[in-house]
Amino acid sequence: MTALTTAASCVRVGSADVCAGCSARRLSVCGVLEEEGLRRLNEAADHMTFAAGDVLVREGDPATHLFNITAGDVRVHKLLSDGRRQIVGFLSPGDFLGLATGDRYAFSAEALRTGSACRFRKADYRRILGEMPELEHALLDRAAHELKAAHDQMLLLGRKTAMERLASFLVNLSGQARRAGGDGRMLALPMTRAEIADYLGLTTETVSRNTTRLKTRGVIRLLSMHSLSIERPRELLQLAGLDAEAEDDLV
Amino acid sequence: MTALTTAASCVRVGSADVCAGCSARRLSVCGVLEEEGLRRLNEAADHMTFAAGDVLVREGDPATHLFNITAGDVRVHKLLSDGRRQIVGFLSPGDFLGLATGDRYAFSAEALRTGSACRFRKADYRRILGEMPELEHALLDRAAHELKAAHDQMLLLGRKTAMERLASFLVNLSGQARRAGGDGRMLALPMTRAEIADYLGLTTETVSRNTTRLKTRGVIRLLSMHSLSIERPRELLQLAGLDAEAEDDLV
DNA sequence: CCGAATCGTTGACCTGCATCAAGACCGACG
DNA sequence: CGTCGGTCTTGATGCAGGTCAACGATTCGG
Repeated sequence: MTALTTAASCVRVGSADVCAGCSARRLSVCGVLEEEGLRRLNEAADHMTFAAGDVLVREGDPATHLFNITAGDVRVHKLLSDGRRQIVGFLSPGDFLGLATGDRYAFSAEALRTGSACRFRKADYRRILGEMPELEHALLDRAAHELKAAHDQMLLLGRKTAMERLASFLVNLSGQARRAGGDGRMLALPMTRAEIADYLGLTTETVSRNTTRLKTRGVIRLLSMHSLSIERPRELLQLAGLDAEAEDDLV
Repeated sequence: MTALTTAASCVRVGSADVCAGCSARRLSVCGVLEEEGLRRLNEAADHMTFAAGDVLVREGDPATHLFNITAGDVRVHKLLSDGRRQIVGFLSPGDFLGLATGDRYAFSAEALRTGSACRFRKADYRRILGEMPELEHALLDRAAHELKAAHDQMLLLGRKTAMERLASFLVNLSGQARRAGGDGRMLALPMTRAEIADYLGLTTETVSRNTTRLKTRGVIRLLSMHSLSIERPRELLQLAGLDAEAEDDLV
C-alpha cells in the first residue's frame, strides 16, 4: 500500500516542442499526426510526471481524464470488495490509458516506476477526435489490438495451466521487448512477483515455483530479481501452448 | 461438432430498404448514420443468413470480412491445440464482429441459432470508415465498451469463484435482457451448459452444480432447460461479488 | 554500512474444482 | 408415442494450485 497521492508534479506546457522531442511519439497514437495536429493536441495536454506508487486513476472515481504514457510503466487493475485483485494490463511508453471508460473509471492505474504522461480532459479529447479523424482512426486501431490482447488473456486465465500462463507471459514480454528495439532474449521485469501473479490469476508462490522450474530446466536464466534471459526460446513457446502458431517468432 | 459449413445463404441486396427495415439498426453502429450514409454502407454489404452451427469465421483463416449481426446469437471462441476452448463472447443483434483482428482471425465465430448478418469486405469497410467519421466514432465507442467488458471478464476468470462467475454471468444476461426491452427477470439461455462453462472457465459439471445450488436456495427458478427467472435479484448480485457497485440495478 | 521492511523462495498441508462415471432427462425423428 | 443421441445432473475421487508458515534475499532510509 503505497501513498495514494495523485500524480506528483503536473506541468502544463504550451509549445509543441514537447511533442517534437517526445521519445514515445513514434510508439503512440500521436505518431500519425502532422505538425499542425500535434500543435493542437499539445494545446489540450497537461504534461505530467509521476513516481513509483503514484496513482494516476482510481477505480470508481469520475472519469475526467485520458492519458498517453510517455515514459515509465503503469499497472492497471481492478479490485473485488474483499481485496482480490486482477491486473488487466501493464502499460509502457506509447500506450493509451482510459479508452475503456464510462462515467467512472472501471480500473485503477498506478505507476510501477518513475515516468511521465500527457493528460487530457475527456471533453477536450473528444472534441479533438472530432476534428482529427486520423487520430480517431489510430485510436480505433489501438483499441482493436487491445481487444485482441484481452481475448488472448481470457484464454490464458480461463484455460491455461500455471506453467502455460507464466510461459505465455514471458513470450509476450519478449515480443514487446523486441518491438521496443531489444533482442527479445533479455527481459526486464519491472513488476513484482505479486503483480505477475495478479496479472496471471495465480499466487506469488505459484509464480515463484514455476519460475524456479523454468530456471532449473534451463529455459530461462535469472540475471537479477527483475531481469532474466531466455535460454531456450523454442521450449518456452512450447510451454506457452502456442508452439505451432508461433505468432512471436522469438527465435 | 456440427458441420463446418460456411454460412449457408448469402443474398446481396442493392437497395437501402434492407437497412430501413432492419430491426437491429437502433442497436448497431449503423444507428448513427443518416439516409445517405446508410445507402452507401448498404452498397458494400452482403446480407446473409445463417443456421445453428454455421461457422461465420474460423480462427487462423485470413481475415477478409467484418460482420454486423442483425438477428440470432453467435458464439466467439478461441482454441488451444489440445482442444481446450475459451469462449470470449456471445454476440446478439446489433453487435459487431471482427474488430479485434489482424491479418488472420484470432477467433472462431459460430451461430447458436438461426440468424442473419451484414457482411463487409475488410478493405471496403476501411474505405467507408475513412469517408464517414461518425461511423468510425460509433465503432470506437463500441470498442471501448467491449474493452471494458473484457476487463470485467478478466477479473471474473482470474479471481472469482465458480459461484461468483455463474452469478455474474446471470447478472450480465439480465442487464442485456433489460436493455433489449425485457424486464430483466426472465432470461433466455440460448447456449448449452458446456458453452456457459467454456465462457466462465469452468466445466459443465461445475456449472450444473452451481445452477442447482442457486435453484435450491430459491435465487433462480428454472422454467425450461434454456430459460429461467431470477427470484431474488438482490441475493444474486451479492453472490456475483458486485453488491455495492450494483452497476446493473437489476431490482 | 547497518538494520528494518519488503519481497522472494521453499516446504507442508488443504481445498475447490476437475475428472471420471453413471443415470436422468429431453427433444427430434421414425 | 417409442427410442435414440445428445445434454444435463449427481456422486465419488483426485490433483493443481491455494493457503499457511518459515526463512533467505534484496532494497532502502538514515
